[in-house]
Amino acid sequence: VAEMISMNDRSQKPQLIVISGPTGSGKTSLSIRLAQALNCSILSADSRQVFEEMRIGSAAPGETQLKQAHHYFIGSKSIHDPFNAGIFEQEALETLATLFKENPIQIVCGGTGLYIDALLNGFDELPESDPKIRQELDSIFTHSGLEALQIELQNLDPVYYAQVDIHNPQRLMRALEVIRKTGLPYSSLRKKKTAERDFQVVYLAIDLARETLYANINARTEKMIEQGWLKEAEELYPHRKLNALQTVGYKELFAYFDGEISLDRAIELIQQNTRRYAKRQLTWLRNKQEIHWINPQTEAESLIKQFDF
RNA sequence: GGUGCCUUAGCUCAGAUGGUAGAGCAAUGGACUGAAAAUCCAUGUGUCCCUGGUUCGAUCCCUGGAGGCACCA
Repeated sequence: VAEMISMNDRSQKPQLIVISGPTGSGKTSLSIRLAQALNCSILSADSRQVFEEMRIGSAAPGETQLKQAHHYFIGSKSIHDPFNAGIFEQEALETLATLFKENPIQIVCGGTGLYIDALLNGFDELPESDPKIRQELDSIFTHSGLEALQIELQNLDPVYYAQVDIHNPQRLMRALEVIRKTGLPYSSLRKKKTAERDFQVVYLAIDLARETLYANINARTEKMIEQGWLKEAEELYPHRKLNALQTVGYKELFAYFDGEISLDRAIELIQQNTRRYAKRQLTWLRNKQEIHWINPQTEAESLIKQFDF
């Protein structure tokens, strides 16, 4: 892997090193050590660590770690700000362009696969989500059910209807949202074209034994509670409806605050749901052929030594 | 020590007049283009505790044993 990075070095294009992997695999510390060795910044691709109010519960890098390397997109938004993969794509591209002027090698680190995809390959030219239309569709869903969405989509875009998972309300609603906004079938706008980027990519993901990963997750959950997660969650309780708080951990703690479950049970559920989340991340990453899986004990170390000067 | 009940999937348990078995949860696999820590889909072979017997055939009946629980001493 280190060879790939130095080989790419001869070309004119700047390089982006992507460090991904499931939650609890050690992305943060690896990216910091690599950033120190390369004297570059770290751009986070994490849909929850961006929010300043959710630092403990999203296991964002701590103050010490933030001092060790310059981070972007960590705690840089409020849970009340609009934020999604499209906004991330735009802002991340702008940030990177600036950073590359200082150093032609930079790091992206994060576990939100969709955000990384958006940054590396770009999205098609589709309209952003529209709160008003989404609200309309949401109310159709709650009042008339999934079937109503299916019928509408089948009428307006039979091509996409044949492709989508018609049991997934979010997919149906997004398609209908685009159709309502543009007046065109969603399928006609989905080109799935890969955008041209003026940087090269080395896509790495951390490969850990499942057993080790799960043990990390369980231990980290306990640690987060010790760090004051309950207090953080309590303050966010009034905003529990916000999208940012549809997040593993907070949901369970809110149920505990409501008296639905005990704290011990909440912690158990957080650990379980975090493990499931990690599993989903692995499914996402496994199908990316361009990924180089690295062993944190051996390859990662040699990678860092290579650039440590 | 005696009597009774129990022993089936990782866990809790169901079940078949004897024709080798099934639910919930857990777990695993998968999908993914502006909600993505979200959302959705799929997947159940396990010495039916061990041993010997009856039987064409036993996890189910009978013998003996082991472990658990309860009660009596």
